[in-house]
Amino acid sequence: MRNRPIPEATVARLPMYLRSLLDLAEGRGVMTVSSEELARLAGVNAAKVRKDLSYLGSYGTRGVGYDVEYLLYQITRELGLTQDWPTAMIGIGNLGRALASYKGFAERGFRITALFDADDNVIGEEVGGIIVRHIDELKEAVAEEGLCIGIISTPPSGAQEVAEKLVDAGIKSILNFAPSHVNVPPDVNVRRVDLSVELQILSFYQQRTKAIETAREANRRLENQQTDRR
Amino acid sequence: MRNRPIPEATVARLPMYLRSLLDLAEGRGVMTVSSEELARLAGVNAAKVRKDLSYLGSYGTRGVGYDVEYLLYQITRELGLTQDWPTAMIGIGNLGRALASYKGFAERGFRITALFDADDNVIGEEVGGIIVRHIDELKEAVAEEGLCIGIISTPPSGAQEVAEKLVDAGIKSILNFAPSHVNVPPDVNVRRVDLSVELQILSFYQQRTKAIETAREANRRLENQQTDRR
DNA sequence: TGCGGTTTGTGATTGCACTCACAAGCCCGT
DNA sequence: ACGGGCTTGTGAGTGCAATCACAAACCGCA
Repeated sequence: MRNRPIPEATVARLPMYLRSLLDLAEGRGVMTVSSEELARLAGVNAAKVRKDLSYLGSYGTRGVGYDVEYLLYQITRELGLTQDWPTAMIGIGNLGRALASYKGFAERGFRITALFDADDNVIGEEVGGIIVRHIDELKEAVAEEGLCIGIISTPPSGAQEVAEKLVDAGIKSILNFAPSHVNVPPDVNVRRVDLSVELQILSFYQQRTKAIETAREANRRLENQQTDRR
Repeated sequence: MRNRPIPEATVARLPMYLRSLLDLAEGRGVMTVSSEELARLAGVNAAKVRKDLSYLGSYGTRGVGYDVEYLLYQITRELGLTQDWPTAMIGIGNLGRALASYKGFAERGFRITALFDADDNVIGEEVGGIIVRHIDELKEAVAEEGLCIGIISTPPSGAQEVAEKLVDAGIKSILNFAPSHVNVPPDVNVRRVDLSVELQILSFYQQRTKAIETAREANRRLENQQTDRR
């Protein structure tokens, strides 16, 4: 099991286990955790937890559980979070500003160390302690400062162009907050976070349950009518 | 096909098609679109597009493609976006403020119509044209104003409590931006957006490709040594 | 040392989603 | 009216992920 490639689905869950483990570690005294409890905390089922963790290696002890600290370290290492990945953000509008000063990133070890924009009115401004530079300085900055990850927080119309500039600068990992699809070479990894897509999905299910309720109600009324007639 | 339940994976892609179609519709003159082109725009493959759309019904014309306007309407309707879903946001901190004034929501038909917080310093403040109220007024507001969706943008420690209050107030759809898992009854739909989880996943793959490169380089050096010896 | 209770690690099974490949069906030009 | 060229819609096949279920292994205690 240990040497097989880790399934994508598992990788996507590792951060959740990591968070749950951090919570446990903070509450002092918790030395070990069972797959059952970790599952409850992370909101998945226990078998999945065990299988996921088994891809990393046999880090548990039968009859006891997993050592919190040790597991914490292993997941951190596996996710590549033992080193830090200097991150650039491009597009310092409303959303970009909020993200740049979002504490959640820093807490989880991601330092946004460079900000870029194309708008001269924004360039030179200081956001979260960092000066915004012109996008044309991107390539040079990547080379000099070892930037590894790019965050796109421009409006959708500019996303593709920015993505190309990031690729050109040598960046292989991109997080795209703009609600549009960007095309990149196959060796570049893009992940998209679309804030309103999630709302739209909620809307779908909300509508469906409402439709079901309405149908039930109609049914009930119909049945009542029939009962009345008899 | 038409009457089968729509697979979750398909529902999750409908918003992407919707966006691509909107782009096409804006560029005037585009009347029809093939699955091939829609696939390119949305960044998926054509067979998937056709299968996805076939779940909604036979809205295409063989030899021609899909009528943009008609398809647009059908997807909008299917996603429940023909009506609007008044949305409440709880937790008006850094992130909450940015989200509350994020134009992307409004552009896609989601109006955030009520803001709540627990901090007296924030209550009464106006954010994006809306007065922040105390969380205790939530239940009443939901009943009176027909709020359907709740967005949690508190720190992780407060998320569970807020979720319970939303459930208690009768809300069935929750979007959770706090990086923590919340427990709710099975008839409530929670979706989580964790901004840093995506970065962690990128980190994993970035590390892996870096490891592979390093290994290749080591190999190359080894091979060179062997060649030298001969 | 041996036993009972507990929890992991993992083969086996099931189910879901993606992909392929092609028949069915449409349009247009002749 | 009809044939050629496209494009959809969908059964069939494939692969991945989730779940089940149980043997293996560990701890503590007598």
